[in-house]
Amino acid sequence: MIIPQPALERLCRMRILLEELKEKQITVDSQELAGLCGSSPDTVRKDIGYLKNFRGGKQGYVCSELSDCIKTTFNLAKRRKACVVGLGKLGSAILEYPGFFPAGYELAAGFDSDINLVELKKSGVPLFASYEISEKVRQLGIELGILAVPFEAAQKSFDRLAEGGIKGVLNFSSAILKMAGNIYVRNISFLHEFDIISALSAGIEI
Amino acid sequence: MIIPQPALERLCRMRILLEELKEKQITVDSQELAGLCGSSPDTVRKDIGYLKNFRGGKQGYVCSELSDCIKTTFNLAKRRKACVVGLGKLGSAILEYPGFFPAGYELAAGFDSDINLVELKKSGVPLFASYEISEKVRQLGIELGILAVPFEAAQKSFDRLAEGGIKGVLNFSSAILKMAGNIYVRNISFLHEFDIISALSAGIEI
DNA sequence: CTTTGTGAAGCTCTTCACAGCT
DNA sequence: AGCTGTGAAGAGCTTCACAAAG
Repeated sequence: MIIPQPALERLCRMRILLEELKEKQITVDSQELAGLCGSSPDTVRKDIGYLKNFRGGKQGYVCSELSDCIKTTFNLAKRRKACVVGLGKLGSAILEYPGFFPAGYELAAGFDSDINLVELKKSGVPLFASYEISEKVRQLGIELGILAVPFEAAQKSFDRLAEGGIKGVLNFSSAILKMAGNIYVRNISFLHEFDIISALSAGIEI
Repeated sequence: MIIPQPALERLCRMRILLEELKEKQITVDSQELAGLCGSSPDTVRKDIGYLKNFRGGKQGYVCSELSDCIKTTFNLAKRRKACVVGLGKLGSAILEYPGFFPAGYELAAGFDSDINLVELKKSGVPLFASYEISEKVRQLGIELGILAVPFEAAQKSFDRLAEGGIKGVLNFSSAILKMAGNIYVRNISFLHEFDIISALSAGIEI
């Protein structure tokens, strides 16, 4: 399938919002969706147009149908296994986050280089030492990796995930990891986001 | 000042990387920067071109000078006060994150609607009940807000921050908040990022 | 003679505007 | 009538290619 990445991102957002919305109402039109998603009605319609086998009606779109269509189109219906690398403050918070399972993900492992931490820490998720990453990822069939390690450790951890055959990585370190092979990477840095907001609220930008 | 937002974002990233890089080397050329930032040498040069009063030399750019120039251009030199709203797992992790101060931010307050939590929780940061948000934001001169509350509470919390005169908001809830007045908003949702990676690693996209 | 700086070309995404359904 | 669907126009960003500078 082929679709512009911005459209894909907006549709994924839309799907999450639709999950909330469908509890409250049956249908939604492009204008209301635009309001919720922070885009324009035109963009909403074009985005939805990329979804094949889906048509709106006179009342707009049926929330549950649209949500399901996005889910199947983007292969979000199947439950995927994920792991967290780095069990500091952020990694631990992610590990305990209850929202993953309902959203279709399963945290199947946590890793840290500190062996004591791994042995002592209590968690509903099995914990391992970092040198076991590639082995466990392969063994458990983990598809997604969350990197919550310091800058220096990011590349090494990434390589281990890659060696285990990971499919996608969400990187919270300030290092910027690049796609390697077929591994998709999203880089998110808190400090980076802070800086952007600071700059924008200081009067920068077109 | 006027600059395309993608360029601004890349320059902010670049600045963070330069802080690491300047410990290791004096100068850096556009090609090396491109490698680190995940963009092209052309883009790096164009981006740097937006910074006025800055020129590269034969050896490329002086790391510390470039870093400083980005800092002053985007008003990142001044220390800014921030607050966290919502002290669950994620909010707590953010509250304890030691990286903010060195990066030029000061966490000046934490808020939660659970008054017991606010009174009992131990933290180096002063904690308050949520109904005090607008008062405290104004009183303490807080410029940036981090929303780590559930979907339902997001809009209400945002309104309170806005009432206190907040300048920018980093929103970790799955609700999408829109810019209101001069308040700049960045929406980050873990689940959203997960879905995007899932979709991309499932073979979607141009 | 290498590396930057920058107008121009090219490309991608968004907005427009109207035809087509219901 | 009202809302969607979509080619066409427009805007914005990136890449190109070469002039300029050290």
